[in-house]
Amino acid sequence: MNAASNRQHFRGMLAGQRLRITRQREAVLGVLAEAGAPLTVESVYLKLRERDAAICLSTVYRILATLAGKGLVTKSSTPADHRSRFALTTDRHCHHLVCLGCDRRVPIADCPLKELEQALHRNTNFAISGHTLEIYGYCPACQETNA
Amino acid sequence: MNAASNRQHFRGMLAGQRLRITRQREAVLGVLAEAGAPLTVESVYLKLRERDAAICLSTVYRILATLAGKGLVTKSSTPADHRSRFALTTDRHCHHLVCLGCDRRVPIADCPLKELEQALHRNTNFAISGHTLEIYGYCPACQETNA
DNA sequence: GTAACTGCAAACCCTTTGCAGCCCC
DNA sequence: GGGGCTGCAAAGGGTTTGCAGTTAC
Repeated sequence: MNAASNRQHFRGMLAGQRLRITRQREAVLGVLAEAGAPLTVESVYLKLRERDAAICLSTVYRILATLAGKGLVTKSSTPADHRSRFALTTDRHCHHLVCLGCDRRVPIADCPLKELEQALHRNTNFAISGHTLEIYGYCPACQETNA
Repeated sequence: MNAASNRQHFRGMLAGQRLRITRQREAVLGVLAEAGAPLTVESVYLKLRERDAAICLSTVYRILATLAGKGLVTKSSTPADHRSRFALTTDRHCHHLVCLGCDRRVPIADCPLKELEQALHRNTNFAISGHTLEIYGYCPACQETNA
């Protein structure tokens, strides 16, 4: 997808949720689209500053909270790191294998929890709305470094 | 287990890790033992105050950090809540079904991830050190309240 | 024009830390 | 007695908020 069509896509996403199209919101969506993986609020902010986008950190927070509320981005949090991370919401539900050394993230193809959730609903009558799953460890490169 | 034997047990846990036995540490262990589920630092602190135990919040933080370092308690963090929680370390590895309405936590018997972790290790050569899994939704009572 | 949005700075919550005094060993 | 532990208060990091000015519609 090129820059121009990306931009059209972002505008459609915002308009579809009755959100105003602002330079800042487009820029945040652009950074998340390029990243592909969940980013901390601070790194979104820093990437924007690198590309000379004038924006305030609290605005990044507000934009991400708004977009998360509309479901356009998804918030996640890592153990061993108290900062929130955000990524564009994808249709595909997916988890990550996270390296505790270098923060590299490898997507995991399947979600093994659908059956478990159905069983839990039957057993407990909870209305299950979601789950978090993250597997962490050290990638081959970081294992060598720390050895 | 009655109060006296609990107390003996706590002393053994502390001494076994070469930690000094203090009134505050015994009290923190007592609160966690009664709770059974992971507690926030603040709720540990409040429960101690309720029972007239003179203790400072930062001491609770320090005690829990120390005990977690020795493996006597286990730290966990919930999505949708940036606060850490602590529970007595149990032999049994276990996850929870959490109610987003009232914070009630129901333990889930099995961990469905052992096989997945082994497969991931084979495929990626990551040294896998752990995972987080939490399933959330609304318990029957909260479903009625919000209906 | 007007409501939504942004920038700025201050406030907020959770957590950590420096230091002086206390208490377990 | 001495070092580990605690209380207190202040600082730290991430996040939220009040308000005035700006901008999209």
